[in-house]
Amino acid sequence: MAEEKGILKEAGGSDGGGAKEARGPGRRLHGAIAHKLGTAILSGQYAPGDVLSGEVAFAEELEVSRSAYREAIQVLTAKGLVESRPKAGTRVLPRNRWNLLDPEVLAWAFAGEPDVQFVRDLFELRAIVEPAAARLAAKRRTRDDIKLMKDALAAMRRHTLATEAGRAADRDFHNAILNATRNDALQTLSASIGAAVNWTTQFKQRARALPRNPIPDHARVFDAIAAGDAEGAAEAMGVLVDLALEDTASAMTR
Amino acid sequence: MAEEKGILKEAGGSDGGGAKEARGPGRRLHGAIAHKLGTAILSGQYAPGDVLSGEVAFAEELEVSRSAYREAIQVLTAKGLVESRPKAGTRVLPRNRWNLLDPEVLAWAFAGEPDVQFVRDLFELRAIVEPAAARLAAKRRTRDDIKLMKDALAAMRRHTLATEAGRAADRDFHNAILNATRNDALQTLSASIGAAVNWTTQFKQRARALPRNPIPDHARVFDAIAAGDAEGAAEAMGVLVDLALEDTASAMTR
DNA sequence: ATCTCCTTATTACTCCGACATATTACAGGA
DNA sequence: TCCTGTAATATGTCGGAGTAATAAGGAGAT
Repeated sequence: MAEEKGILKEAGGSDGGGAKEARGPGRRLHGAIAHKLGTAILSGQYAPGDVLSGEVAFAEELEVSRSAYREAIQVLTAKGLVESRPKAGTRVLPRNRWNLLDPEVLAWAFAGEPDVQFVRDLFELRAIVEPAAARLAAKRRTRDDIKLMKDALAAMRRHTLATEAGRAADRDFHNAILNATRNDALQTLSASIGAAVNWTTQFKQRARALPRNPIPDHARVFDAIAAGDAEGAAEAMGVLVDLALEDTASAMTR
Repeated sequence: MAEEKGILKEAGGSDGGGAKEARGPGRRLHGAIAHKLGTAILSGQYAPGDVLSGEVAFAEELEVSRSAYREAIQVLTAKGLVESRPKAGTRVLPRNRWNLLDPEVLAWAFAGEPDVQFVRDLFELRAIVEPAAARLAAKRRTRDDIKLMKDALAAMRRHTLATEAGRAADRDFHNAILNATRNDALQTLSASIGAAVNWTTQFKQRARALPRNPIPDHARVFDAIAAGDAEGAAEAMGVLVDLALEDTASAMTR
């Protein structure tokens, strides 16, 4: 308890260039606090119903000002993780109040060891949304959409999923499809699902070098969408998600 | 510009009990500011790329402290609506960065006259997610789930959708289905979709008294889920969403 | 004339200390 | 036992001061 301090700010102090804490440029202090608390909550370190220490006490423990701490709490509140009330304190909300599809919350969930069941839930959502999105994309895609998908696919071929560039291309591909639906709500999901795909892909790579060549699956989806074959696109995407789930599941249970 | 002030706090000042502003008990000041700015952004009053006035200026204009204003900005930042950087100021992000499925953002979107296209997008999402959810619910529902649905259905029969109690029962029914899927990601969508259903239902009621008796549709879905008929549940839910879209569309275009 | 590097001004960021407000918890009385 | 009023406490709000980061503009070199 008493030695939990100094995580956010310089711990040692005199080492010249080693500022490798959670605070880079572009990462504000309150963002770092929110990240710390967010991962702590998502990892189960604070359970729903738990009451956090008072503002003054907690801010002092973290060695930050009350303002910075409060702003971090506002972020968590905005994402449905906690709720603050005068006199009652700040308590962690039940899990069904959490905005699990918020990209940042998703990142926090995957910061530690991710819950297997939750990964399955995300794939179930992908299996529902992405085939339907592919169906719509096949109907509504423009020439520009097709070009974006083609470029992303080519980039996936060049790099592999083992590289960050390859994963970025993978995300671009899925994003291009969801954007082609011309549906803002689906595009919002795109960011969340894209993040999930990214994390799970990393896990796949962590386990074994290259579980399966993902290009053919993606190419089938692309061909169907480019051809305007709605049902074919939906089916191909369904296969793609199923295979991805299979690979990820085998990578996580070993 | 100069006369935009005094909206958040007491305007007159001497009226004894008339505090009917956007600040009830349980609604903090920074929440009210976030609401005000959020609705302004969602309604297009601030376009993506616009830069807000500086902290000091804007806080002064709103007649609130900088702390409260900053905490409100953190909320908007957490929902992807704005981004703040030193020297550059706080600017509204492009629409594809907005967390449109965040319940609060959704509420802001429906605070004014909602965009017709966006409502169509939401129904398209419902048409994708809810039938699939009904399919899963039919497979996984427990006796408790069935009881919750049955109770909600009964409540819908007693009250009508014209009453708040009736709409709450409608939400409970859909929530019960999504909870029965035992999928946390889908349950998170539940909150968003539930909110959307709520707002659109209000619009339906606004137009004509009772466009259609919704009970038979809901009852069909319930029967199929209770019987464990996955495909039947999916199909019945598809019909329900289609009819709801039809009613809402005709109510909005008149 | 174009580009690079550096200086500078502006803006958000962080901190501090004080007071106001809301809500829980407890004590007292019916 | 239940209700009512009171007091304690944690969050909420405020104002100001100082720091750090960054975009813009200017000096210098190519």
